[in-house]
Amino acid sequence: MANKQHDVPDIVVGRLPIYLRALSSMLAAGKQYTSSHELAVWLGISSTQIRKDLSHFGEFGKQGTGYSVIGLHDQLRQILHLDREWPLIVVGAGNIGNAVASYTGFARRGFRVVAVFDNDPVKISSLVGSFTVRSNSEIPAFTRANRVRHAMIAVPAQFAQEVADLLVASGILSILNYAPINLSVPDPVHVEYIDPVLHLQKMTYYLV
Amino acid sequence: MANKQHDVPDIVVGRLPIYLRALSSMLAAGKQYTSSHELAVWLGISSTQIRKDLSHFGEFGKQGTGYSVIGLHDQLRQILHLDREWPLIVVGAGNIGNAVASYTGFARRGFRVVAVFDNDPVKISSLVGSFTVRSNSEIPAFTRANRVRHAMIAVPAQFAQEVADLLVASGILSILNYAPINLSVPDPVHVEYIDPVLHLQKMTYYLV
DNA sequence: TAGATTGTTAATCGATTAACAATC
DNA sequence: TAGATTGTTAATCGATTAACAATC
Repeated sequence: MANKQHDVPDIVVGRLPIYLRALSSMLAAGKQYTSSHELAVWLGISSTQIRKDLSHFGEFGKQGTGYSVIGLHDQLRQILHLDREWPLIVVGAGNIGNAVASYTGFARRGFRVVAVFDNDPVKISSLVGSFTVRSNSEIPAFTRANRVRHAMIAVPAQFAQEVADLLVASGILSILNYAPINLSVPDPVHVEYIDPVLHLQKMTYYLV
Repeated sequence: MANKQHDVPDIVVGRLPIYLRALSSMLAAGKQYTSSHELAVWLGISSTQIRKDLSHFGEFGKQGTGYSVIGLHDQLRQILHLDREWPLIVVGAGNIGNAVASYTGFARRGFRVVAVFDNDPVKISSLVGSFTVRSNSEIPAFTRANRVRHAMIAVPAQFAQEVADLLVASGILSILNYAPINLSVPDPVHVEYIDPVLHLQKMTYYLV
């Protein structure tokens, strides 16, 4: 395998999970082999791009035959470090926090929600999904004790930065932020954003 | 204003809502003027990119002074057609459907959820947020009667494509898809995707 | 073998950035 | 005025694609 840390474009890394998702579907459908062309049609991109992307990490196919679905699937899981289950915490026990804490889509894709936190005394000790809501003040001890690296922020925008600071101080390295605001975090920490309104607004540009 | 439909790169259109969001924050903070540099620092991108992006649509700033926050804010709202309120329907009354139907973040950003649909007889007629769940079969008549152009899909992956087909047939032009699967839709219809797991998986690549 | 498909090189395409004249 | 900042051009950078030798 070509070396991983050396300079794979971020945009390429971002497509690997999409490939993995497609391969999982194929796997579930009982498909044994696929090709860059078939994947490309499935995803609506070019087959050259898929082959180029994969070439950053090694050679996974066979000329004339294509790729073993399970083989490529498992290689991508390894490359993305998804050959294990990562614990994940949720901060914020409102609507969004409730939804993500109850979301069954994490299982078998590498993640498991292990705790839900909130600062509101009314919510602390209440039940969200199958979790008893804990106080934010427990975050540092909890994440260290459980070696948690991933967190989702689902608090109102005005509290998101302070929560992010607390998460960073607690050793969290990956933050998925649902609050509609840009976060500033130190270098080793990664942040990704989910704001459905941005998507709706973008599409609205093309309407009439 | 330079013409809009002519060939503005999609990637530029996608950044306009981000600029709008930052300007809204500044507006809320009582700021009257800003500059491409200040916005750039705020968003972690380059000031040249902001000026270049805006130049596709016209000239909104003043040399030496920068931009009127409210002025640029309102221009972007017009460009994105957000100077009105767009009705929005939710298909799927599970966890995600519940969360988006109850999400207060749509108001004042251009959208309002007007109905929630589901196919499950157990859910139909139940209450989700302030909405009585309707049957999917009502979608075509409802969207036409209410001139709805936007929909969110929050059903399990295996039903997402058939729901998309129904939405397209009902005149929906913008689909925000929460199901972890690629949809195929005809040309005038736009689809955007939200899959939190893709973001988590991407960040996990950079972990150890 | 013949057909299919890979991995990779080189060319193309498009997006970002540096630099600066114009001007508030 | 002097300082600041715009809008835009040209250069650079990076990503995508076309083409093809290698080979299963």
